[in-house]
Amino acid sequence: MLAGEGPPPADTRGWAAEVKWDGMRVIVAVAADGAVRAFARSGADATARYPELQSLSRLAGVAPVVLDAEVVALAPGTGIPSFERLQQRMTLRQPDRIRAARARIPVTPMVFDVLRHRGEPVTGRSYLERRGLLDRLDLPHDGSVAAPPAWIGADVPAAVEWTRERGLEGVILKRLASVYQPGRRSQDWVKVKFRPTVDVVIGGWLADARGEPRSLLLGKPDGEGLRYIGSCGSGLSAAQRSLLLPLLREAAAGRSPFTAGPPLPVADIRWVQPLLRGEVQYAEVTDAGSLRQPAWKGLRGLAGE
DNA sequence: TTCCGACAGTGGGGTCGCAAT
DNA sequence: ATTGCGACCCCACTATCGGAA
Repeated sequence: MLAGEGPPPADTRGWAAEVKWDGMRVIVAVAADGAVRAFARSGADATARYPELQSLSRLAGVAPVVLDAEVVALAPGTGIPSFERLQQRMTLRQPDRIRAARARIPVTPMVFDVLRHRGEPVTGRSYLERRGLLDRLDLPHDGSVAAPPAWIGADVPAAVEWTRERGLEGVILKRLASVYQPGRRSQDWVKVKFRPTVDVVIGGWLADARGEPRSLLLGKPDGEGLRYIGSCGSGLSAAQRSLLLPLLREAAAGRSPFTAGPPLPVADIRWVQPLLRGEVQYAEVTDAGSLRQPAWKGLRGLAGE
């Protein structure tokens, strides 16, 4: 089940709030013999990637049991998930490397729903009932997994503030009376994200087959130079592309305006003078200094204005 | 008739593994 | 030994189409 997106409901009675964890979604199945298997959203078997999940074999007493969870890698000392750290764990398949990496980068499965319990599907039961089932599970207490709290009803607004202040990615609001709809995106779950925006300067662009901008190379003024902070193609509608094209052509330049930053794309870049300002929304800044999940929000004028 | 949900296709950062160099 | 590229991971967003309201 996936969440829809939108403003939080005005009246949060009848709703619950949970932290939106930035990680990898997994469905975990525990069999009666204690065997634990995990599956990614694509359906791919993710069991070998996360040995931490094996501690869930202690749920064999209520097996077959199926859980919904988000695997996260917490940045040390903060309690904030770091997607970059998680990526370093995702594709480590060899057993020896898993063991080595596990010591370096622990991950925590955040269990937030129960889909099957004692072999019986419980997706048709309400969120509140399933949450009760989850709270009564005999989860390990060694820190290998966690079932983060849910705020109910009147506590929802405070939960939103608490989550925002801590720098977490957002919250998921869930209708207390809703059932679990596997594979569906439903408005019974509403995702509220706290995404920052940044003012950027366009320093170049990549053309699509028709010669219109496919993506923009973005920079941020940095001392006396322009620091490259990544490319952005998401959010460029047909209207935005045709609006940008003449401006980009007019600002065409012979060489790169960028003076610092992570590596530029290798494909043929069309440079422009750093004149056009815009606004971009993003998830976070990577260690290399690039924007993750950048989305174009529109032109904001000319540089220097 | 209009609107919504599902789907496919575009774009991003990043990692890994493999083939070509 | 180094590179380039595709396959995976996460995802945002646009455009399209068919069916429900």
